Amino acid sequence: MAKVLMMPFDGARESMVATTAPQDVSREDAATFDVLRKMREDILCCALKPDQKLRFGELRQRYDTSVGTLREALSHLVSEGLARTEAGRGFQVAPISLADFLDLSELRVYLETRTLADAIRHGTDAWEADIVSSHFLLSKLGKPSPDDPVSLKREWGKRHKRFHDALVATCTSPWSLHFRSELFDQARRYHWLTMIHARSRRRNEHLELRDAVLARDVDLACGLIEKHIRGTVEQAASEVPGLTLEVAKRKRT
Amino acid sequence: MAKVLMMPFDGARESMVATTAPQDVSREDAATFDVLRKMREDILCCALKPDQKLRFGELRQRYDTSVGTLREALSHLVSEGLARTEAGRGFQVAPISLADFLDLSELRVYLETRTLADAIRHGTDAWEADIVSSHFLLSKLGKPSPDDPVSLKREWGKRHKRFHDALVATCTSPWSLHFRSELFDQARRYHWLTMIHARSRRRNEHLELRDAVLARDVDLACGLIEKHIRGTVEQAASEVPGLTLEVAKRKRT
DNA sequence: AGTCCTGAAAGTTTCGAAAATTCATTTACA
DNA sequence: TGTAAATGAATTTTCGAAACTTTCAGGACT
Repeated sequence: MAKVLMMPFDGARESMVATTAPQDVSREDAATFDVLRKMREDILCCALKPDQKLRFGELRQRYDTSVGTLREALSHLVSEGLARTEAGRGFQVAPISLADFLDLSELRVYLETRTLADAIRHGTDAWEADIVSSHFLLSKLGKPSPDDPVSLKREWGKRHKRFHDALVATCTSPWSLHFRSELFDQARRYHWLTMIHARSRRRNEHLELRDAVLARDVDLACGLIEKHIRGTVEQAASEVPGLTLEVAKRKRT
Repeated sequence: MAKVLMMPFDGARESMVATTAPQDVSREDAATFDVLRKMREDILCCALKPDQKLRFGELRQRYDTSVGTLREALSHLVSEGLARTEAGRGFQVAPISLADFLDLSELRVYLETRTLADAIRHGTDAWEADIVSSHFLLSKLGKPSPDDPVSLKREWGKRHKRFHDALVATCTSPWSLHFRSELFDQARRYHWLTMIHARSRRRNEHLELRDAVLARDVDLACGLIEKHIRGTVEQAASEVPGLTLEVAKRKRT
């Protein structure tokens, strides 16, 4: 609570980066939230693979916590759509498929453009500064290729999310922001697969996007982000092996 | 499990009504899910009032279950936006405000029209039959006035949701359906308040909506549902006492 | 060979008590 | 009289063990 006040220097330095807008509805409890965050990150980065069975024994070891706490985190993940559960037979990581990626991307196009347009209209100096700052941090890394170490990919993922969050931070619609954020996370799973497999490079769309937003050009910015989203889908569809035939994988009826 | 098989008559009669399309992403465990469902219903019907503190002691008694199970259900509700939590100080029912209702309704307009248009394009005979059936059940009750008993209001709420679910059941976008469903539930809290307080009657919009949908008239149906949503907002804003000044209620900052 | 039981093993779900934290009230001090 | 520290009650959070369910393997029967 008083942590920031007691450590003015570190606090100030961090707040420059961490002034992320309070976009999400939920704010959780210390230990449980910690586990939840780690698990979410692990699912997003496919450290816990799609369809993988999530046994309490293993998870308990991995996250060093009790079943109750795990269950709570799992429950959260289920309603975020990152995990599934069936009565009596435990939890598993939510499956992925090209159809799913297409579906969520279509909705993302709407939510990203909607929130971005609104954010631009309500932009402030602090908002611009945060965009500049987070873009700087993102560009400093450069999109990782398949050979780069996992830690780098993870860091890039974080900064990527941070940049996109900064863009829409001044949007005035909490619900739009909430759903946008959930879908963005969903998309991160597919982005991760792309980073793992795809070798083709796309031109730096983030720079164009940043400049369009800073110029307060709503139409241009929305057009760019739409292309950006659709581009990632196409790249994933063509370069991630297995993602196209995902339908054949089904066991159900 | 075998309950339906053992009671053929009641089972059959109920299944006519309960053939709700499997629209939601989550499917939960028996006992926990039961508690979750009850709590959700209680929040939606303001039996648990907005901002109300949710103490484990009381809840434990009310739902006859353990803290662990409660915690899991609460956690679910938090990510659905029906409850809040802060580290170390427990849970409370999510607040309501006119601003929130306006915000979520705007997004609802988009999601309802989007899903409805798609559902109409992919409509089947079974879908039409389900619409006819659920509309029949809804119209049989007639919108309750403030004096009607709570049980009637609850039943109407269920049938109302069931009718609207039936309309979009054949929509092909799982994500759109998922978010639509969440927002619909959110709106139910405000509908409940309207039922409690509002005395004005609106003409039967559900009938028009049903016929437009059955006639596969996308534009008309979408227009009607848009008016329907905006109508409920206006009615709530003007007839639910306290909803307009909700902003002044804040304690923060 | 294939199906149906049976029992053991693995895994999940539920529970209530112990530990930790917050909240409210009183007491001490300026 | 007002502020700060201290105490104790109330509440939340975490945990692991008991109860229950599903899964799997082996054997009996068709």
